[in-house]
Amino acid sequence: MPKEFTINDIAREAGVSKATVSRVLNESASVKPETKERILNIMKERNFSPSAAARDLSRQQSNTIGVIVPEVDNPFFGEILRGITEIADQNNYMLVCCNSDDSAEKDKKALLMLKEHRVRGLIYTPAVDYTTKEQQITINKLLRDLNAPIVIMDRPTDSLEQYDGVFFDDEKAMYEATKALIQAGHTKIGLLNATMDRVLARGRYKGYERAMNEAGIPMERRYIFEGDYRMTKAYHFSKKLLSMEDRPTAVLACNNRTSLGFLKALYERGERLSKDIACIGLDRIEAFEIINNKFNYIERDANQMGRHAIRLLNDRIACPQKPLEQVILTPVLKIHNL
Amino acid sequence: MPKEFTINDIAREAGVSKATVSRVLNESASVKPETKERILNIMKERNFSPSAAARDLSRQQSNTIGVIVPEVDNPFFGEILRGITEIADQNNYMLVCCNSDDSAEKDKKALLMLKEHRVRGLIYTPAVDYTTKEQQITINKLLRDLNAPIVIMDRPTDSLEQYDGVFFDDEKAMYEATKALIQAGHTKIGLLNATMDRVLARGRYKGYERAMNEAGIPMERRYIFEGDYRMTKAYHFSKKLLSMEDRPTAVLACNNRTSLGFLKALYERGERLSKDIACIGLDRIEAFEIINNKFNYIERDANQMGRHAIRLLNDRIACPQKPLEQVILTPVLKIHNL
DNA sequence: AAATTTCATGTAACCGGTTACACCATAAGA
DNA sequence: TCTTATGGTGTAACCGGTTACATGAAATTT
Repeated sequence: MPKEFTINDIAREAGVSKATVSRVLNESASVKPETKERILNIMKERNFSPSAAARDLSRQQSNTIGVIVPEVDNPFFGEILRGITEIADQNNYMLVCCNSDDSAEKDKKALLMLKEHRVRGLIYTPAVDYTTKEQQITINKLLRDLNAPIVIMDRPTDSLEQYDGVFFDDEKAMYEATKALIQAGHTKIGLLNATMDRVLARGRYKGYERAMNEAGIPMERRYIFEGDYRMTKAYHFSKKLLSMEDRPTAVLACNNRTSLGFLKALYERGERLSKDIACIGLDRIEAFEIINNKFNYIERDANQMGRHAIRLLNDRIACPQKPLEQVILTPVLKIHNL
Repeated sequence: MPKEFTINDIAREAGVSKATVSRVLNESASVKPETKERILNIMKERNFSPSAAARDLSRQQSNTIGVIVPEVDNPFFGEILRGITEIADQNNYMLVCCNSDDSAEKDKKALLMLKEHRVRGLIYTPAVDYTTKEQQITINKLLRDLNAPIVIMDRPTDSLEQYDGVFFDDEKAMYEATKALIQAGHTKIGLLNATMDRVLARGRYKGYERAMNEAGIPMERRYIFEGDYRMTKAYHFSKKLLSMEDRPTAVLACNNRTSLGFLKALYERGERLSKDIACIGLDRIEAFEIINNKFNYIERDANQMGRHAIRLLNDRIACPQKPLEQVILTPVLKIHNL
């Protein structure tokens, strides 16, 4: 790395001490206007860029914020990131993005790295929450050791009561979606969900269950799929589901990927959405929404979730003693056709 | 920030000098095995986390890599980021993500911030390249002043000859897409493009133009749209285009957002893709691809672009003197139905 | 006019690592 | 056995900022 100018260089050239230069840099104390002017000019001339490492070291604090998400390439998280960056920019935070690929191991690695950098705060979406108890303990310890404010995002964990958080009320969303289907006359309703060791899957299931129970409709185990939230498994199960003799007349897909899996299976059979079978998906699918193809979905404003996350972090940094805050966002049903 | 353990603490407890601790930390020199063991144990016990700021400061170097993209929430860039993180992880780089929102001003801000952090390298997708000459000069200066390897990604700039880069050969892609349409019998072909002050728009236009000229088909100015690469404008133009009396029988959309704009207009009219009008889009649209809805597109492997970008950066860091490298990726036509 | 406050600035310690250099003990070579 | 390499370690300077404290001059108060 070629040598950069330091405040020493600037100080020498301006004929002042480095302390004065530092003062100008931080506007931390009054400096005679003409001296300040002179120093600023030299800085500009020399293209001075203060070393963040030195600043962080002496201040014992950084302006870096860590973000750990499980899938950067999922549009849901893309929008979240967008929301986060918008606010981070305004507050001059630097964002360090880590993609955990839903691996607890990568979460761990990221947390260690972020700690070395003494991040000012962390926005954390835990990797698949079906980690073993041991992993959970390790991660909890790492979170504690981070010694910085943390906002848990999207996926509740058992260490939840210690941190601020932003979540969607998926249970309510699925409850209402199910109710909407029932009101439209459906009783045989499929559910494309993930395994029940995941908090989110449990919540979604509960919403579905509650609506079914309230309506007095018995639940068919074979209509309920517990796989994961990726496309492939949902696709294969949907194929089976669609070829059942006594198949459901409606399907609930528990995230955007499972919606796609279902749709793929449906279109492969040459069937048409809503006409041949009803469906409500969780999360919008941009393409469908835009071409107005009557895709019913539960809308979750991911951008807003991101903005809330960093807002919470900001507040916590500003006021470490403030009471814990959990923001629960309410998804909105977008129904065209059942 | 609560006090963390430092190498001094570790050294004291182990009864050695901090230099020895540092040696253990970096495996930079031989340390007596039992001493090393002892130090490592204490580190583990005390949960020691070396300060990145201190390390960076004394080494005059960081392991941070900056990434500037214009739209984190565009799936195209989401996939790129995914590719980048995959390789960055392996090399223990820390990624700092900046979203420029296609604003040269934010590019500038990000570059200044990254410079303060003395990033080890930068992967840079310039904001809208129709920046004024002045802005261009400012940005070029900032890039030079960064004093670190840079890889230009996706959008060529005029300072290109100085940096490594990864790009798609969009001209060829559009040329072949146009040719495919012509071979299928189309002569009236619409083009949804951005204004010609953008390098990418020029390249795409050129591909189209070349194919049309070679086939001896005169180009109709009113079939060609020069707007931007967002959905809204493409949608409005598409509406006009579709309602023309003598309208095109095929349309080329120059990126994923313009494809969506076109599709929206099309579906709003109750028309159907391919049946009523042919279309080839640049970039896949996940939802369409998956449900096999016969959406024709030019596939660009964004994940691979990301991987190439960081690979190039890595190589350049390892060997600053190596000749410049420009990777040109070839898009692939995915045609179902013309 | 003397005492006190305020402004502008310098001095020096400190943040937590890295590393050139020096040193001693031991092992290898002559 | 004496010299010479080598292994293991300590000392201290350095990286580039921040900041508590001190100081002298100017402005304000009494």
